[in-house]
Amino acid sequence: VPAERRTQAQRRQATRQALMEAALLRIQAGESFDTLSLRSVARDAGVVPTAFYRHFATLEELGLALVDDSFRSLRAMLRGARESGGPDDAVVASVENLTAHVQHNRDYWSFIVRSQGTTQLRHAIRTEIRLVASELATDLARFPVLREWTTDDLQMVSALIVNSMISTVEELLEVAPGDERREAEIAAVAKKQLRLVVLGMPAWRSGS
Amino acid sequence: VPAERRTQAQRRQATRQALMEAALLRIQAGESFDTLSLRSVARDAGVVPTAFYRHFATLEELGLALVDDSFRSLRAMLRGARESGGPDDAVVASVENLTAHVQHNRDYWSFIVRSQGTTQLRHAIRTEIRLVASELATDLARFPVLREWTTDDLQMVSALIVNSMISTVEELLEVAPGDERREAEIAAVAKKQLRLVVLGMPAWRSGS
DNA sequence: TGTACATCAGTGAACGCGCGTTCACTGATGTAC
DNA sequence: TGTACATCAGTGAACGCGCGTTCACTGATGTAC
Repeated sequence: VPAERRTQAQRRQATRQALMEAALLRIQAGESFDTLSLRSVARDAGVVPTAFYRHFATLEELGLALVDDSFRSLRAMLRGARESGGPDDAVVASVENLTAHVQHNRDYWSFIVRSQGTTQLRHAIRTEIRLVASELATDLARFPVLREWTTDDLQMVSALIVNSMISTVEELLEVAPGDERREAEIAAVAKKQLRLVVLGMPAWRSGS
Repeated sequence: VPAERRTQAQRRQATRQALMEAALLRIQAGESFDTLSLRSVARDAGVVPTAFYRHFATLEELGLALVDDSFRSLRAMLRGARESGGPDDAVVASVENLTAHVQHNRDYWSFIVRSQGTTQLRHAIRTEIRLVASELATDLARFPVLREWTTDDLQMVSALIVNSMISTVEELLEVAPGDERREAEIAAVAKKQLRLVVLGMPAWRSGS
């Protein structure tokens, strides 16, 4: 067996990899990073719990190594995606690159996006958010500029707005409760982002 | 003490509330929903662990009750926010409503946005995402349409694009791996969203 | 209003379990001569 | 090439702990007469 031929350093690296992959797999399967246990990761990697400590001091440390790996892969993809002509071609190219990358790197993306919560609860929350977006779409239909838009396009722009708002909230929550200066900055950026979206609307040919 | 005067139903409701508030508090303090323990929630609510079962069968069930409450509050806010004139006034009003609501309901928003992961890990991931946005901003500066934009505005639009992309990824990850039809739909919406943003750019007066 | 009984929110002891971490260890790989 | 010793990745037993869940219980509140 070639395994016996590998150097100590190579075997060490292989175990480290196995631990990281075991963690990714569990997360990809729907578990959250927070509920991973050192013992389960070691078990999946085919190694005794104490061996874990030869590679990482804590699970958190393994998590940070995964952040490094994930974004290294992501950056490589983005670098490649930036060889297009005008901004409009770039849009098509970048979305297609992104979806392809997600297809082939579900493990990394699962980790980035859901180092997070329970499947059931997340699902409930996403459903509510979609509902909010739908209600917004209904409301938007009343504006003159949007009167001739298709339902799909109204949904599309509502989703864009709601997702942008949620990102804004995420940023607001990182601000220390009293820091009104920073809160105002974030709100200012959020307004600009929405205004930019609104500016695009008259130029949009819905149904195209 | 008026506590002795309350009916059984009122006391029951109070305990239920205390359990839900204990969970919210822990999440607001940075804990993830997934790592909450029934015993810690009961302890914080000033009640014995077994009393929990008089109100919820599982922690998950308590979580779903929190989703209900959070979005009830959120919807009330949005209803109020929709009494403005044109879409542009609405932008300003809605952002200001949102920031005020987040300020006064940090508990609910913390729950909605971070039923999720470790503080440290989330921070590492957000930092990486910001970096990606910055790189995008640098790249965008090369396009003729954007040549006269301020750095802040380039950052603003980059953040909008990157956040939108991440929402797209979240949706892609909910699709069953083989379902190419659904993946194509999501990609199509993502492209439209980006194109809409791009359409707004020529009309944008940067620095305003 | 008074009594007898039913309901039921909250109690407290007990259980078995998987966890993170410690420790002394083993035996293969690597190094010096 | 051969030997003697050092290094070090992985082992396996043991620990104390907080957990979810069970069970029989208590005693205050509510209800029927």
